[in-house]
Amino acid sequence: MSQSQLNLNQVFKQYLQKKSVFKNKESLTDHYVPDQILHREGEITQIAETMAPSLRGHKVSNMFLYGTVGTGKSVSMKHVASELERVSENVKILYVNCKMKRVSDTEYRLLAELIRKMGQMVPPTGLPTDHVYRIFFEIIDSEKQNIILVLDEIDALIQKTGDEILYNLTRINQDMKNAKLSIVGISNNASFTNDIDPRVKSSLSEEEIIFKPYDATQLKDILTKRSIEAFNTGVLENGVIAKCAALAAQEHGDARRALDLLRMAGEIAERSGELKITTNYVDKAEEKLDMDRIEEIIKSQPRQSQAVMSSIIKLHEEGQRDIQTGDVFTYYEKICKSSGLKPLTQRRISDLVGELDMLGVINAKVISKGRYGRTREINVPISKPMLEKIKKILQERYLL
DNA sequence: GTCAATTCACATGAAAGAGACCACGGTCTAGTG
DNA sequence: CTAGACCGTGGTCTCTTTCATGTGAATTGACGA
Repeated sequence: MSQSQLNLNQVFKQYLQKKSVFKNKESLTDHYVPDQILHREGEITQIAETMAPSLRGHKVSNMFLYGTVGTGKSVSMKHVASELERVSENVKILYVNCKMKRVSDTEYRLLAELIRKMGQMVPPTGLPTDHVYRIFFEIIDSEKQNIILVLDEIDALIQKTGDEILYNLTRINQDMKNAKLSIVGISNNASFTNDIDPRVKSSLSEEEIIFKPYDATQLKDILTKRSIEAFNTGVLENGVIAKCAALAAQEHGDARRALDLLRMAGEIAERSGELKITTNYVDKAEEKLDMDRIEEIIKSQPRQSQAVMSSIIKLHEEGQRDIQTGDVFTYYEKICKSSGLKPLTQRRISDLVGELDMLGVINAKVISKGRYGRTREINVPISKPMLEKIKKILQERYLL
């Protein structure tokens, strides 16, 4: 005990003595809102112009922001929102991320979350939805105010719960006497509007703003600016930023990815006691980010899904190419038997395999083999060391 | 050799059930004055 | 008389099951050249 205590003390002491490459790591995380947002001037003015009428108490047009991940939609929106709230006191902005599991991914929970943001409480479950709806309505309409509701990742919400919520929310203005409500939807893909009611769609996208992916040069600018805040001077070797930018530009110009790479490169360098970040560390960072992501996914999967994963890995290890759903199911049943898990039906396994594919842990393509039926062809695009790590996790859970 | 019909092995959808949570209102119980 | 314990009802939410329908090309088998 005292031995390890001693060691820990040493570790902490060394850590404090060591010079850090970071000055302020915060500014490389994605919830950080920089005071100046580069290469989004056009979009920001457009948002601001759309929202400006609220200053005179007019209703703001509903708005839709499109763009792939990491193109600055949320930051831009938050930026304008906070400025607006600063200038005017009867404009209130409610920002909700609809993808947050168990917080706001259903109609009830979204409303509950909104009510919470308005400073009141509502039980997490138990009440009829329309009751919650009325509470929300009454809170909002109790004052003369202009509410702007920002629904981030709105596509996730619609996909899960249908478009009824949006319909209700867009209609709410008709019944309100004092307040006005406008909706800003933020979505990663433009195509999801296809499956919402055309009436809702037209009223919701009175104004549409499209965010294009950043190109490598723009990413470079962004990284440069943030790195000045984030790192101590002189720790970045030439070409590090360019490399992060280039890698992220390959992945549809995702600024978040670029920042993650840079931050992780810094962390790895620091942990190995370096005071200089080289491009070498960027490669390592990329690898580490991938590993972490997959590991996190596997760990957070429910047991059944883990069992399916085990089955796939086992078949993959036995050298089977083009694993089929049926194979997975057969082996899965064996795993269930040996681990005392209650086996699910094939129908369900089919869905679980699909989910694992969606998460990017495996590749499962639906193909038709003619006379020999239609199935998913499953591949495991995972590196050897990662595979070992996953196996270990699954073994700990008695699934291999 | 050609062409439509057949057939396989699941995929994909819809609906409904099970079970965990939870709020609310009513009833019962025990403690208090 | 009242605060708190204890139901029963009704609601949401997630994970599954059940039942039904869909699907795309290899294979088959009839047909004609």
